[in-house]
Amino acid sequence: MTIKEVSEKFGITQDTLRYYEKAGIIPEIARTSGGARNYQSEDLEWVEHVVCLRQAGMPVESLVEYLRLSQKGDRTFPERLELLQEQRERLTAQQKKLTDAMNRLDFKISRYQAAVETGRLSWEDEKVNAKG
Amino acid sequence: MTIKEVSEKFGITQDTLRYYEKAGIIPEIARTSGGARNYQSEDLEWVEHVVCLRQAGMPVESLVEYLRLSQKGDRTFPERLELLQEQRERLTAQQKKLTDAMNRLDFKISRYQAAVETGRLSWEDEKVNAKG
DNA sequence: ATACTCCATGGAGTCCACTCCAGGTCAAGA
DNA sequence: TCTTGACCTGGAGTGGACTCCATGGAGTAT
Repeated sequence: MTIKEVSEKFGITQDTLRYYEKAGIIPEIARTSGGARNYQSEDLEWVEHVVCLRQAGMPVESLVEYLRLSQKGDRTFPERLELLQEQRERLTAQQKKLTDAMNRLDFKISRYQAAVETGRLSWEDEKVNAKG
Repeated sequence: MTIKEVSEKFGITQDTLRYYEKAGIIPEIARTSGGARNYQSEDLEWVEHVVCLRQAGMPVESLVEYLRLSQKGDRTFPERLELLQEQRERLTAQQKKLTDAMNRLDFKISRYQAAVETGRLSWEDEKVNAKG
């Protein structure tokens, strides 16, 4: 598969694909006789993985070690497992922040909805007067 | 409340607080006679809000308009409501990416756990051979 | 042979969100 | 009065993650 096809398949630019490779979060891609990258299905799995985790906000740096360990062979299973569990914890933490923020927005939204309907904000009578 | 106290209360630096003010996502803070910032409880509500949303990954730019509208008075309720709903949708989208990534990690983790226990990866026999 | 498109590389540039710094003011305490 | 510590400003610097660019090679169609 060409770099163009892969970039379209995953909705990222060719530059980003080359950057991921140089950064070491996807493997070095085999080349055609002419020197063009020729992605194998195994490579696509890696691309899918990093795109997925990057979109969730996982730092590039956190993904480097995983590729490195994977290429060091089977004896790195325990380390890889630990790494994945660490990454999962990061995401769990992020998820909490996300739901906190959503709860905050929901609360404000519900008040604004009432305000827009009744023409006045429900907390205008309150002592605490932090507008917004 | 001094900038130091506020920074400690919310776990962000004083520089960040000044930056947020200059960026226009918290209001301009009143000063003491000597020129030092003197945060009021209303300001603290704003700080709490932006810290919460920033931690969830909401871009600074997306927060600017909300303060601006809030300072333009009550007739901006509908616009503010719309803005909050937009922000909520952003977070919902981000939440999906997060759960996608977590599912992916969970799947890999469960396979690695089995692998570490049994000494071999469960997908070694499979045709698809994307290691990792 | 020429044109066209795709791809390669190294390196510079961009954007975001801080973060740091120099140089100065201000208030309180020894 | 002198020192100390917190605070101020404007502006430069940083780190992460791309993104863009100039230049040049390869493959295909006319």
